[in-house]
Amino acid sequence: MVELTRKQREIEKRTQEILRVAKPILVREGFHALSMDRVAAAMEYAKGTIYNHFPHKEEIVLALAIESMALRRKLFQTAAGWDAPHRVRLMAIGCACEFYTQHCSDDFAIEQWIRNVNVWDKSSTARQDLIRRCEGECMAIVSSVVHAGVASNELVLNQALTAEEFVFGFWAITFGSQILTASSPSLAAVGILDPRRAIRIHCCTLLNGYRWQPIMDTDAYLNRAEELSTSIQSEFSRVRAEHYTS
Amino acid sequence: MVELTRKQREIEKRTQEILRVAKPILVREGFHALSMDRVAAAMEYAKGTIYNHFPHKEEIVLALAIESMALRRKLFQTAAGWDAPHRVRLMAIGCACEFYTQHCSDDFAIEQWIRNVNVWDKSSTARQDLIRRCEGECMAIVSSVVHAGVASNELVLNQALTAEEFVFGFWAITFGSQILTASSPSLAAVGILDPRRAIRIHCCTLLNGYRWQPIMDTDAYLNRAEELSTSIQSEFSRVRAEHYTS
DNA sequence: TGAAAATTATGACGCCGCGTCAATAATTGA
DNA sequence: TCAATTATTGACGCGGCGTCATAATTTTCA
Repeated sequence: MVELTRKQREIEKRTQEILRVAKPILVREGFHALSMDRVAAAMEYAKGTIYNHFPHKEEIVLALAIESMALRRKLFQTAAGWDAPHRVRLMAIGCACEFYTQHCSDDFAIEQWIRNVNVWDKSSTARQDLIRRCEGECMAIVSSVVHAGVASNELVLNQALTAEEFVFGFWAITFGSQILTASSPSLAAVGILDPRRAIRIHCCTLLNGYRWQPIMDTDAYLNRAEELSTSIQSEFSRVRAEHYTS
Repeated sequence: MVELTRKQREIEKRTQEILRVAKPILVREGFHALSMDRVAAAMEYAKGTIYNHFPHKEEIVLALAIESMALRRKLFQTAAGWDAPHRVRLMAIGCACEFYTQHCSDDFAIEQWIRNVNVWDKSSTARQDLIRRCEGECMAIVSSVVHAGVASNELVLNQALTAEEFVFGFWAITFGSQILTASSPSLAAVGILDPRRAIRIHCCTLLNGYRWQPIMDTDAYLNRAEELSTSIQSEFSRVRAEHYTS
């Protein structure tokens, strides 16, 4: 029984090794470069052994995405736990998104791969469910902040929008801007020099538009965001470091 | 010389045929299913002939994306030409995005393929430039509406944002929500039942937040959007039909 | 018009990655 | 100790990529 457990642990450990080997290949050279033969060669195992762990490379990508999304969730939790007015806690989650995209850029890139239909459809429902769960948990963290804002009367949501639909707007604008920034050919050429600043301003306007207290003018918001971003950064870095060493 | 022209036209025509054959394969079965052998077989030409037209399949995808973006641009132009207050013209462009995503879903899907790093990086700079140009033109159409709004004093942009950065916010939220709607596992499960409606409300709030006249409350905006969407639809359909028959 | 030159079409070829599976090795249990 | 179970291996068949020598067609020009 002890021996069995040891063996099982070895196998589990190797699964992790596979992911460690695969991640830089996927991120730096793309999906096409990630081949089972190459992973096997890099680990000095036979290809068949790799197939004992993952039925195809798409499943490796999903497994990596699950890890990446777990890191995102931890950052969201850290941000949501910040001691500040609820509106500022939402801003902190925005900072978490910025941190994730900038300082966990490999994970950000991996998250995008699972939006590829081929990768998604080929994968097991078990891992798909894990992804969905993680996405739901991230959403729940943000929603809880909105609910807290409503509960404390800092935000009034009329019946037009649920808290989740409210969150969806910020999700869309943040996600959309980050994808465009990462993949749109030459934003600068069409006159968008500082997309992050522009999106911060839009989020401020949107929050003010919903009258989420305290109302802030653009300059106050940008200053607060910058200050917040700086002060919360070390927390994020710690969470990130812990995530990578576990 | 006449003969030469005839031959050249035949070749050009065949390039189009290749795109016609490739499009449904790419859209319905994905990038992996699009193989040069298959295109050649479907057209009853030898593979080498296909390679005379496109150096690899990535270039076919980019060529398809150029066509798709041209359709988007035409829809934007149609919307921007709508006879209405500038704020409503911007809404009309939003309707164009919705129409494109819903009723030109193949083209919408193709546009996303070029965000794939492998596809983009492998393609010729000539086609990349065409894409960039088309994206710039779309941006210019939307910007022109914003500039018109500013010129007519319906919108006041303080120095915090340029017109392009203003547009970027709507681009991000619209694009982001459409990508999430198309690719995010089970939005409904996390409580977002009608993403389009939610995003319309957010856009309304954002426009109101910037005080773009005429200010509309949520219900008025939703009604106006619905009405606009219906009345402009036949124009969009006409543009779409023309695009496909040319 | 007819033959040489230029252009275009063909598909077999070498290479690579996928996923399989029969054979082999290692581990377990009694 | 040895049979049963489990894990590992890598050769194999398949299919797609992109090439290129060869064949077919078209153009040029005398």
